[in-house]
Amino acid sequence: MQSGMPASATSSMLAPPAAAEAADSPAFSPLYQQIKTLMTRSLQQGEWRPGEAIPSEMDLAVRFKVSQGTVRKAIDAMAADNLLVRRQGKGTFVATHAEEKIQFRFLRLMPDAAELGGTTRRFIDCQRQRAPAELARALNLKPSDATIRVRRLLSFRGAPVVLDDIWLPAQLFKGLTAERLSNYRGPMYGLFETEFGVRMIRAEEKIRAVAADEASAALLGLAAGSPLLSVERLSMTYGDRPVELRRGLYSTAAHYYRNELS
Amino acid sequence: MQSGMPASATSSMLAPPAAAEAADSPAFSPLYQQIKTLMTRSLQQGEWRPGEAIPSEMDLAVRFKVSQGTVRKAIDAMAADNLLVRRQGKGTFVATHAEEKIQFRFLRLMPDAAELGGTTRRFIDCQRQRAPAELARALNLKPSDATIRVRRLLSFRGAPVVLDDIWLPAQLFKGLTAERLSNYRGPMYGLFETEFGVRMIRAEEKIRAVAADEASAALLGLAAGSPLLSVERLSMTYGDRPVELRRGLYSTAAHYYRNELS
DNA sequence: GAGTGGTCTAGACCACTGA
DNA sequence: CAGTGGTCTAGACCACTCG
Repeated sequence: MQSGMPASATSSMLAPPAAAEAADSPAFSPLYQQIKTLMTRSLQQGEWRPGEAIPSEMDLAVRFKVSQGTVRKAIDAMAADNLLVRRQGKGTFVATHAEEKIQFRFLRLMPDAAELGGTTRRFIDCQRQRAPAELARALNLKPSDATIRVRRLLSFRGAPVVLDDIWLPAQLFKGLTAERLSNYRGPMYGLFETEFGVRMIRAEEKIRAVAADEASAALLGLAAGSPLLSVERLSMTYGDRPVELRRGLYSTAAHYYRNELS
Repeated sequence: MQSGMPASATSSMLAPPAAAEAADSPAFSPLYQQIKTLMTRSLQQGEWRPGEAIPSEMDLAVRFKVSQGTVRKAIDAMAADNLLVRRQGKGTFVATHAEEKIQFRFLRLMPDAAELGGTTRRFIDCQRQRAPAELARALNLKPSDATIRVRRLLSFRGAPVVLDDIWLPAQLFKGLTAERLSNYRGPMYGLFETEFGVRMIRAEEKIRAVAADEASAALLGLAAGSPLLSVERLSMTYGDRPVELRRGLYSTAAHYYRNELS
């Protein structure tokens, strides 16, 4: 990270940015990109913990031996990825799910009318089980690996709206029980972060319309066969490593899934 | 936009950035933000047209009497908004729907398996009608204003998958007919752009699960009552002005709506 | 080789926060 | 007030595209 030869520091300290490139590709990586990689590693290794402030731009510039502007560009990129949060006059902080005002960063369901009551969660089930083949593939597990399956019901204003089935690698979530889930105040991903050190960065959802089966309909207080939104979510932690598969059934009688296109 | 007093150019040439602020708010707006507003106006007024290159950063810096870095920051922001597209070594271009390789910028439906055949469109209907109250509200029209209603069916590999109902303000789309829609090659928003000068910038979607009614089911080749994705889209042009309301019914038997969370 | 966007630096000053 | 992030400048050099 020596200055003086600014843009020519080509992958000296850095693995090629993404998928292995063709052999003839120079794989040029700008300095700020390398800084970003190093800083992401600091996040991943817990040097800076969720909610805490990271060192100031000046300090980081000294540490990495680059100009403040270059650090700034790295931080900008990480803030755009929702890894960091900048607050003018205060500092730059590690993003966290634990203190999010809006628990709706990942749950995109909105009420048709203004909501009055609050959210209640009921954990129906929390079991260990071997990973079925399809699940093992999605989470990059061996078929012999154990998983934890959580089933829960979310209600708004007392009315059940979301039925979630959640699968987690048991190895990462040792000791997760329905009781711990119930006792925790705040979003589930906040618990994952503080108790298990697993931070969700990004997720992909596949959305379909399905007919409610008997059991799901009963839990959601609907007639069997009612149309439901099926939301299959694969959540990734650092390095795009998948660590959660979730299948939600959303009742969209009084709510809708909100999405923004641009 | 005088240099020498860089960050103190407080709303001298610029209306307050968003909703009118409380009277005591200074409404400070940085230079690059003002440049962005001016450049957006140039886009809106057609000085730079979709697909064309805009002037180089240096030229713009001279024109606006700021440094290249400030212009760069304005362009960066506009590229993040998908208004412009940067191409290293070539220039910066006005984004366009007309030449998009991926027609799937706004249609987020993906096939479960690799798709073999192509997309076919069938325009079922294209009629003028008065705006119903709810529609008038959504599109900011007077109840007496005329609208055009287009109904079309999208098929992949010959199988019908998407049934769209599209409402447009007649005033903006004078002379739009089913025939013109049918004859146009490429995405619908490309036609809107080249033929009517209406560019879609952004959209909001509300997604629900519904049961297919008789008519929709017949068109989609499904049994009445089959679960369908209902996707209600409000599309905005420059200045966040709503100019299209669309309601799509998606058959999700062999496709899913893809979304990315971060 | 000329022209474009992309990166990096160094230094100045501004806006915001909190002690 | 000191310390933080935010803006702006000026200048250098690099990577890419195309004639």
